[in-house]
Amino acid sequence: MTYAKALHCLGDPTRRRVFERLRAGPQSVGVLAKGLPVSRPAVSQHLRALKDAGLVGERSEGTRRVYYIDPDGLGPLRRWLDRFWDEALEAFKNEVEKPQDPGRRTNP
Amino acid sequence: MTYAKALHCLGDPTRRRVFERLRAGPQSVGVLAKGLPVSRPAVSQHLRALKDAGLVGERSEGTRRVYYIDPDGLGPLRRWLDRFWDEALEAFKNEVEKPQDPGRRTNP
DNA sequence: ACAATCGGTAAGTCTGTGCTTACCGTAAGC
DNA sequence: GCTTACGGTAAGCACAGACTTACCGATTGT
Repeated sequence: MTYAKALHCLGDPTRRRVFERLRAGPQSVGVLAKGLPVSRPAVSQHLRALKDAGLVGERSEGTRRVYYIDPDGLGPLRRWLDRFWDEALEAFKNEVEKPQDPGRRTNP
Repeated sequence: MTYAKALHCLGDPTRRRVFERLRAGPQSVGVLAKGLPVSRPAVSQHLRALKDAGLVGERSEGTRRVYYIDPDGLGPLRRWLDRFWDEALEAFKNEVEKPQDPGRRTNP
């Protein structure tokens, strides 16, 4: 069920930008916020959400906090997507392969 | 950029339930709504959003409209995720492989 | 033609939440 | 010990958007 949190998190544009920015490598909150059109507290709150979703990790370096992408964080979402993809394709294939179900009534 | 729409769409729990329900196969709006805790117009609106995001398709069967999962709809999201996954892993690896950058100053 | 079903749309409400300012704790440098 | 930088948290505001009811058009069957 943890993929739901990930989806909800990445659904927000700003939060997604924060996340994508971290792709370049670990960064502190201040640096992160300076490159975004929102205030530092906003970024801080987004980072908290991302952390709750397991998408990012955090470590202290002196007075600053460095956030980084958790390499396992996207795992659940990826697996969900893959399973969904497969099942949807199969359902789609089945749908095409039974063009005329004998018992079916379109317009009785 | 179309992955953004998909993420935003699937970020909403109800919309995700609608989408997941379609995984079983094409269904009409009424049937779809009967299995959910929200009204039919709500489902209709969610379906519209899903359609705008390219996640579902729609066809008319007499007076009812049957919605189905667009097998290509998740493509962009999947590709984005895969690329992201790879880049994040690489960045993570690079980070581990340079434990002591000579020019780096942690505490000057 | 009429009645009934299905479903999209409009209008309005209300909760969730993204953002800001202000404040405070903590760690580092003088 | 004092000052400064960094960043998390609280309180409050404002807007997006999820949901409902009411209405209407379209299609089907008698």
